[in-house]
Amino acid sequence: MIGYSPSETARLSGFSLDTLRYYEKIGLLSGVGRTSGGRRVFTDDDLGWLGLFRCLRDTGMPIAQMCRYAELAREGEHTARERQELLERHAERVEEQMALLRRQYDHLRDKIRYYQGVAEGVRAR
Amino acid sequence: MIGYSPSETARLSGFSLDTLRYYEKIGLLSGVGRTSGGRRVFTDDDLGWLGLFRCLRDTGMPIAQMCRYAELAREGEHTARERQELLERHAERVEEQMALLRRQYDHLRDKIRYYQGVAEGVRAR
DNA sequence: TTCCAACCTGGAGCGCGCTCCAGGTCAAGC
DNA sequence: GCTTGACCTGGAGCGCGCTCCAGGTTGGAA
Repeated sequence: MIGYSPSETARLSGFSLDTLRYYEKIGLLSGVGRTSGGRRVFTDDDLGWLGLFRCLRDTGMPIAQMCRYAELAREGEHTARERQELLERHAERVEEQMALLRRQYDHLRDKIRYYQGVAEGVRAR
Repeated sequence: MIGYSPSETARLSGFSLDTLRYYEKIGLLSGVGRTSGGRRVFTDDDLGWLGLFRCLRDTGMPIAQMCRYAELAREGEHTARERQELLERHAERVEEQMALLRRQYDHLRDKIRYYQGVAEGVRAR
């Protein structure tokens, strides 16, 4: 189990140093190790969590809900069911989000096709 | 060409009254009509614009860019090309956004499947 | 005529998710 | 030992996109 410096972790996770500190401050990331001098040392496990947070953030989960998830995980195995449900509800919202995005993307493409039509009309005349 | 009251417009567009006023204030929506008493009267054209704004917002376009688009449209036909390019660049970003969302959704589904495995006896984080 | 709900304006406030800053500490290389 | 850059903490600030508020006006129904 190797340790990663803050800047390495930032690079590997794609989160900024400030965001890493922020996530720890609000209790999203907990139990981050320190050197004798007080500097953070992140583990592969921490990187695993950060990967999950990246996934959840990219799919639009609010931070408060990620905190809830992390808290449940800390409580132990008996919360597995609840965590699963939380993720499933989120996945459903993501499905809706994807459907909306696709619909609006199609509208956007229609609009662009309209501009292409205008361009051809001008050329025809 | 009928006119719509603010509350009707809010209902039809899905934007709140405050948001309609805000969009006018920042110059996104311009030339909104008034009654003699100073109340807003929205037209079908305004609703068309609001529909476009809804599409652009839902696909993540920043308001500043929508303002830019609206401004170009006000300048006349000779900006059509630039408007088209603006929309095309946006559409490309939306494609990336959709691809990312799909990728992260798949990760999320993996994670959920993992929990389903736990229910069958495997150990989870 | 009176009522009251819908509307007006200008401007302050908010929730989110960071991001930046001041003022200090730590540790690797010269 | 000294320099330098990465890191520390607590807390303030920011950008976005609204949202709310105070205090006043309008206009259709009873």
